[in-house]
Amino acid sequence: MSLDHILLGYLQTPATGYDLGREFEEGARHFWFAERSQIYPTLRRMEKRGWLESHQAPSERGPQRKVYTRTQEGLAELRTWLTEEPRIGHERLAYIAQAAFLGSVPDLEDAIQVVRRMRAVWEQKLAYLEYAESEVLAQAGDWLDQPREAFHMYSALRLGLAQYRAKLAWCEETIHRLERRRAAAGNDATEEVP
Amino acid sequence: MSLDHILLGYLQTPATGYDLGREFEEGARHFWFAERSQIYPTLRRMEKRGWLESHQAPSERGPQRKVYTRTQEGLAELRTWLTEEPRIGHERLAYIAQAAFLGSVPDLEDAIQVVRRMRAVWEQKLAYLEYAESEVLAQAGDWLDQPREAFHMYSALRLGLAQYRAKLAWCEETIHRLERRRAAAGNDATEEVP
DNA sequence: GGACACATGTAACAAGTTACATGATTGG
DNA sequence: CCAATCATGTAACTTGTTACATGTGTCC
Repeated sequence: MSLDHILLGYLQTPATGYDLGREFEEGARHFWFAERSQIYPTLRRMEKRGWLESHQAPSERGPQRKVYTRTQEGLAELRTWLTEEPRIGHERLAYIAQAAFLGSVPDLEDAIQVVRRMRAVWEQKLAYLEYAESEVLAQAGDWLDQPREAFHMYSALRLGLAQYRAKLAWCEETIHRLERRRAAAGNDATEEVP
Repeated sequence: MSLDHILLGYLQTPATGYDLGREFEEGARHFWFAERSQIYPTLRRMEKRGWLESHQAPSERGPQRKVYTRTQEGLAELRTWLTEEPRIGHERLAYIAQAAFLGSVPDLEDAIQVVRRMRAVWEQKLAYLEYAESEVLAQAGDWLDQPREAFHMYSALRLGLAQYRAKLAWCEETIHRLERRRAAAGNDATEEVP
């Protein structure tokens, strides 16, 4: 039940389901995503469990907002989740499967194209995080002095950056090796050597 | 529907649900996981769609095996899935959320301990992949000459290695910075500076 | 005889996705 | 008036998890 705990994390300051949905559309989408149609019932369930409380509040523009506040039980639950164990489980990285089975694509050029398109996607995502980092660094001079909350948020951002950079380095290496393979195959005049 | 396509990828050679389950317990668990209770009905569904065919075969040791074979339609479906688009979507990386919200853990030492435990888990996973790599390299001298299938499998393995190494580098950096923070806080005699 | 690996499944439940319904307010 | 943004939700469906049921053959 990670979504519950991610919502608890963001509810350090009170927010509505709509606000939380925006987090997943922006920064949070780099590690998690949830539709609002999942967020709204989840918040209700969490309130029933006593992790949250809610009250109505007027909106600047639009209908009434249902603002959720984290309770002491909610904070305790979050702390348990955070410290109990590393939340490393069964990740679902379909792109690794795609890379692994690219041998089933007969034309080598098509396979290279797949990796090039992966690179394009990750370059965009990296650019987003790099922009986010530049904003953080502009606001906070020496981030070692920042409050704990900001420190760990930035730390997580750096984890994201490191991972996208590792992916991009792999893309460059892989495209290069595939192109060398293509050149070798081209010299033989045949597409594949059995 | 990634599970379907991962199964199609592994069914380059015929296999049973039990065999495929073992893949997820071993190498495949680094990018995907599925229980056999999910695999068996999925294979049935895929057979109904015409992506697979099955036949009974005796087991060396145990009851009859239901061996699935990939059809031409199955292979075509896999090729479409592989080349259509990069399978980069909404990854669910709960450990990044954990890193991001560590500011909600009041004792800095507990937060450091979380990162140390992440490091321990990823070190184990990296060791597994490094062993797998050593086996691959022992069998195949220059892997550039390997058949396409083996080439891409090894390439995916390198992607996994690169990512665990990036995670571990982040752990080292983060633990180091948190320890410096702790030292600074210790000099003040107070736990947290507001 | 008992533990273990092999082998296939079902049922109930939880989590996540897709499509849709409803309605307020603002800006062009 | 229309489109966009704000705002909350429901229903049907797919995907994934947990717990259990059943039975074979091998090794100690």
